[in-house]
Amino acid sequence: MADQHELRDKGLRLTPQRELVLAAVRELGHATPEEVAEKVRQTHPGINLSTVYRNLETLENVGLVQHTHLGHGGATYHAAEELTHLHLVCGTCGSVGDAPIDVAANFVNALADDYGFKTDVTHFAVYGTCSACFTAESK
Amino acid sequence: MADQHELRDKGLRLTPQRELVLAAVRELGHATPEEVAEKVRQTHPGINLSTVYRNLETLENVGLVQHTHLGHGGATYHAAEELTHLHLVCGTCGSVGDAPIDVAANFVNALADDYGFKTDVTHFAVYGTCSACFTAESK
DNA sequence: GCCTAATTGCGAGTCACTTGCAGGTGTCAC
DNA sequence: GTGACACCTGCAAGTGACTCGCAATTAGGC
Ligand SMILES: [Mn+2]
Ligand SMILES: [Mn+2]
Ligand SMILES: [Zn+2]
Ligand SMILES: [Zn+2]
Repeated sequence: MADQHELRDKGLRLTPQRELVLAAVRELGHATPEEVAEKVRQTHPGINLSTVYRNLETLENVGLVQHTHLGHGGATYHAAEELTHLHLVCGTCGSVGDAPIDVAANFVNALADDYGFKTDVTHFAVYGTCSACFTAESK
Repeated sequence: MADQHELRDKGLRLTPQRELVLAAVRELGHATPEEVAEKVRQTHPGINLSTVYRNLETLENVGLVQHTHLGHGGATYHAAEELTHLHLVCGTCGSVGDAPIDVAANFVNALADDYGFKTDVTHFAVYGTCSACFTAESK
């Protein structure tokens, strides 16, 4: 019969650190490795930052988490389940808004049809100017 | 009468380093700060990397250059004039393809209409899987 | 239980910038 | 022209965000 635990099912060893990293990503929604470490330290104070980085990578390799780029650097991690929205990042005020992936459906199809390119619209944020900043600047 | 030089027109001092950085960005099309520095050193060997970074920032502030993110980190710079295409980055093989901005027109309009968000499709690359890698992986 | 390979913690290292500062240089006012 | 001064540059040191090597620890199969 199957392994009874999602990590073991993926062929990974079940360590407290690994479970806690995965749990933290799920609770936080979006988080930098630093934020994940901070969260994990609430219950496991000794965890090392490099362990967090390594586990995020491992969990990403088996498809349990993914990373996204919301800003000009770094990455944020989220559970693989919630690939539900794309991010609208405002370059002026830095705000991050959400939009359903459907708004990109035409775009994604066009790239598939014209270039055979299979687009993941969630990996990079969508960059631009939010409505608030746009109305402000055109005053 | 007007200043006769684009840098002075923007209110910037005209230094050899600054001119060379701008010229390098224009010649290179897309380039990392490191690549810009390398190019500039061909005619001005002594230029310091921090001078390149500072000038790229200055030139971006006055709108003569812009930066884009093609990969998971770092930025590449290009002349502001050539906002002509978007980049299709393959997460599997790392290749960077081009596509005209028009393919995103519907997407951009949808975001504008539904969210008042003014999208710059060129700031972040479009991430996904290129046709070569996609056919390979589904073999 | 025991063995082995995977994993962790720790310290050091790297990479890509960023900053402080002292000396140099465009610009503008005379 | 010449001088004053703010702006720039080069250099060296400093950061932030990872990344790596290694010895000690531990999970999981037997
Ligand atoms: Mn950017
Ligand atoms: Mn990425
Ligand atoms: Zn905004
Ligand atoms: Zn590819």
